[in-house]
Amino acid sequence: MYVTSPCEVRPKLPVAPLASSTYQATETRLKPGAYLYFEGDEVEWLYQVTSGVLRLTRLLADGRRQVIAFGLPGDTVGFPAAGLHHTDCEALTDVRLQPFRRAHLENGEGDPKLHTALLQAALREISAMQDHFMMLGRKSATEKVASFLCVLSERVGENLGAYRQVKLPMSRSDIADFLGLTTETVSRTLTQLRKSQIIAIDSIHTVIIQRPEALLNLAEGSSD
Amino acid sequence: MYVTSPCEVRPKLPVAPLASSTYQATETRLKPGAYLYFEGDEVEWLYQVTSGVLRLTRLLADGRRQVIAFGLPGDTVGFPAAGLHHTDCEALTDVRLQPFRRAHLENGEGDPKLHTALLQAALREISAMQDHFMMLGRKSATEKVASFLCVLSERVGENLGAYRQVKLPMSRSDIADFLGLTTETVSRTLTQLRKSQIIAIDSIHTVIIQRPEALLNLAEGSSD
DNA sequence: CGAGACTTTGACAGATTTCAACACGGGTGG
DNA sequence: CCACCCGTGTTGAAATCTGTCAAAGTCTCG
Repeated sequence: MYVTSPCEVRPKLPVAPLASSTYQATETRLKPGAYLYFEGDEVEWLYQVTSGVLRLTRLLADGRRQVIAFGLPGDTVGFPAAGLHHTDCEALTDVRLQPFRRAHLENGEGDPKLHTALLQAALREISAMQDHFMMLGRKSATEKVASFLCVLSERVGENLGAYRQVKLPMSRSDIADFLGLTTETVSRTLTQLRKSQIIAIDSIHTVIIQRPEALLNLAEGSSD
Repeated sequence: MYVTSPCEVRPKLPVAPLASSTYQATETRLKPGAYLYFEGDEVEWLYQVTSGVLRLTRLLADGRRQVIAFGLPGDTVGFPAAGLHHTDCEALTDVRLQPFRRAHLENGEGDPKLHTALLQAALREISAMQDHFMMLGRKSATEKVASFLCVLSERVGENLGAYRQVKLPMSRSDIADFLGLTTETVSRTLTQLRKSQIIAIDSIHTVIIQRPEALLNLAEGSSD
């Protein structure tokens, strides 16, 4: 998951499997805190998230960290570059995954449908990452946090009466490292959204969106 | 071109054509200021840059701009998402391009070698963009500008006696919009590098790197 | 040569980070 | 069962970096 412009949120599809399960290996499961792979590992499998949330991170020599992406249901993770993984990947919740052999992406032999589906997933990834550049490079802290909540709401939010409830399985510092902020700024921004009655913070890891249109406005930078 | 960690600069290859010219359409040429495609255009061709520099940009509704990437010799641009271009692409210099039909990427029929080469280019793109996230999200202005110069030096620098000369065909605001800064900050940072004798500014569009190791240190955040 | 765009520089403002203290909450062990 | 503890999150104050606004300088192109 990347932070893409809310305006181009695509129609919500049910999590579309890349291919019928006939051809695939059996489902993989992970417990919270378990790593799926590490940076530098040889890529043998790609994975489509069936349920749960993954966190993809990359480290700088001096310890600075960037959360590259969160893997939400429907996302595909593990694209190789030069045959290797270029991020660490950890489960934040119980996660179910559908593995696909790397070979299905890199040489379509055997299953052209699956090959195409994986390729299209890679191309979607490129486009989504381009959106995310815009966010990292040009948005304010408030816009970033609001955008983040909007995307999460779209992707994994649940209706709760008139409102929408979003679970945040990641820590504040995960969010900060994803958005290019500090934990303090993320915390302050959430507080501010709460005080504006745009969201309510039900528990540390549960946010209720009370005024989605206001949140969307903030995400798009319509001033205050 | 993205700003990738200097430490993982790969061995310098001569600009490798993706495939022998036998199969391809003839070379395309662009003049400075000419657009190769616009956001929203249907993708018919991908292009590998043979010589010159392209600029890929995306606009936010309120006019804020992000330069997504610069297309340097060897780079491949124009990857489709849902069949469409997701950036504008303009030539900054005289540019020569090798076009490849989109179909060669999306269904390898006809030329499996080329299909694989384009796919690998897309996968490299994903990895390089992940590096760029780190840069946008976690680096200071000085680190960004220094990293930018390092990568340009690697990719398109020329030896000039003991030093290395880098042409900057893009404007300061292009650099700013690429790095997530303002033109003023880019300008100030370059001035500061000049005053530290790390670079010399030969002309607005030509920088001479006098102390590459110092520049690399700055890029990696070794304090000062 | 002149006009306009781009770049540089300066002063100032403001957003975000930094540093520090405190609050909260879940888990453990007594 | 309760108290304690430690990691995580929140809040505050000060510092700093970068952005903003304004003006002067420079280059390019007609």
